[in-house]
Amino acid sequence: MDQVAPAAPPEFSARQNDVLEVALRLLVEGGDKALTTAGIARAANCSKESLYKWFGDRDGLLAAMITYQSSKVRAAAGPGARPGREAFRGLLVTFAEDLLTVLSGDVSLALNRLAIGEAGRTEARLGGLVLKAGRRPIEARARSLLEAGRAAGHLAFTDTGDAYHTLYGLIVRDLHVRLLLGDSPDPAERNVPARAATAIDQFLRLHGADEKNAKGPGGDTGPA
Amino acid sequence: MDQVAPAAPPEFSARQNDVLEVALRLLVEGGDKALTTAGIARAANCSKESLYKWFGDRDGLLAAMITYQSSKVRAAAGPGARPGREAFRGLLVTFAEDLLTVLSGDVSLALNRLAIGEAGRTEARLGGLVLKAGRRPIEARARSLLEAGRAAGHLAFTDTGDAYHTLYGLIVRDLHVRLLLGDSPDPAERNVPARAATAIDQFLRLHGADEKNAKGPGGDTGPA
DNA sequence: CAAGCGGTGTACCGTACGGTACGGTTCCCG
DNA sequence: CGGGAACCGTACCGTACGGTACACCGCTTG
Repeated sequence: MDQVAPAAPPEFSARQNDVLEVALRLLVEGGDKALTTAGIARAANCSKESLYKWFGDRDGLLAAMITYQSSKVRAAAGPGARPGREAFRGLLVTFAEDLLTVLSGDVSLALNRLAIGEAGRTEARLGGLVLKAGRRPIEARARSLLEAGRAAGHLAFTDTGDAYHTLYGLIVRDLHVRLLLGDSPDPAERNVPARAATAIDQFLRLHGADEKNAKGPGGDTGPA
Repeated sequence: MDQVAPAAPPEFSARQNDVLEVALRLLVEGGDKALTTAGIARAANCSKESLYKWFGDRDGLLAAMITYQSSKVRAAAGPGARPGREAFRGLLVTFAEDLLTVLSGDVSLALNRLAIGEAGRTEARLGGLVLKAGRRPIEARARSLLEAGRAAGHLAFTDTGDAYHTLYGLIVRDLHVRLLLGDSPDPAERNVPARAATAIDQFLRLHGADEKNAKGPGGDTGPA
């Protein structure tokens, strides 16, 4: 199923990167309706023929935009050594801040809107691409962070994926969907550091292993 | 007739409801690309002229679909009297199950995809309509539920909206966005009752007022 | 210098959609 | 019974988009 591009490195030339940048700008400014091949060619001073030569078709161009953007937002690496408790909490807060910042970004929102709008139709691969190129790296970073925290004795959980989803929910809540729908959240919700700190506090109250929580997190119901 | 809409009563005739039903089916089956006026007219055995007479233009039709669908999913009313602790927990679990069920529904996903895809363009009102007609009633139900729980001494929180957002995040996590992107969650995440129960357990560990949590929830950082 | 390659700009084609107009039919109401 | 309103089915129009073809240009390279 994923034999589409098994070993094709999605590396683009500088010229193509420029074109992708222009396309992203157009998408952010005008939505998917403004993202026409003619419009991109005009704004990027290139020919439509070059667009099709480079990216195949419109969907290939869209996919290239996603991979290009996600390559720019490569998540920072995980922790090297075993951090202390406060340092580990700081790592979690940093992750939360990064997550909120990325998800609130104009380009991220525009690309997610594009992929979501395209999903639901038969054979829409943009959604899967966003999932794979955009979200999986973030999840991988969080998972390694969580497991490092558990190994260092700061966290208690059984299923890493479950803990990650809980962390994600506490950080993001319904903010992402509301932003995708065009809502303008109140200023308190825009305060990324405060929101991140609160979310991590809550997460540590659920899965922290330091204080009295050591008895058992109780966060898992094993339905199988 | 049972609920008096503030400004414009979005009441449609039975025939128009049938048309909206067909349109929703087309949208669910084929995505927004399959939702053409000609297609709706053909599938609903009506004329395009009637569509425009009834709904104005395509956007009016889309808006009618949203209000029609949300009117069908009117959230159940809140609790009447002061429930006991276990009964209140049951109310929370029921709310969580309803929320997960609604958000995972085909029609809800399709309409959210439509509105999200349309958002980002200048003057896109569908997103705001989904927010208003679809999410606000759910939030209102949750808020009244939360405040009833606090009044009954089962919950401790200062800001209702904040508590609601935490509850929402614990219940929904990133499931909604993943579904919107076309992801197929693993079967464990499809187990609505188990997920709801876990989420409510976690929420009560953060905001429950019964046991040792009575000392202080600590869930609020007041930045201002 | 000449050949060739990659790229630009533009013109072009087919298609598909939103929206409108029109003839024919049904059904209600006076 | 007759008039008219609502509506269906379809044909039609303008537009705009994806995708292709082509002529021209500049730069590299032998």
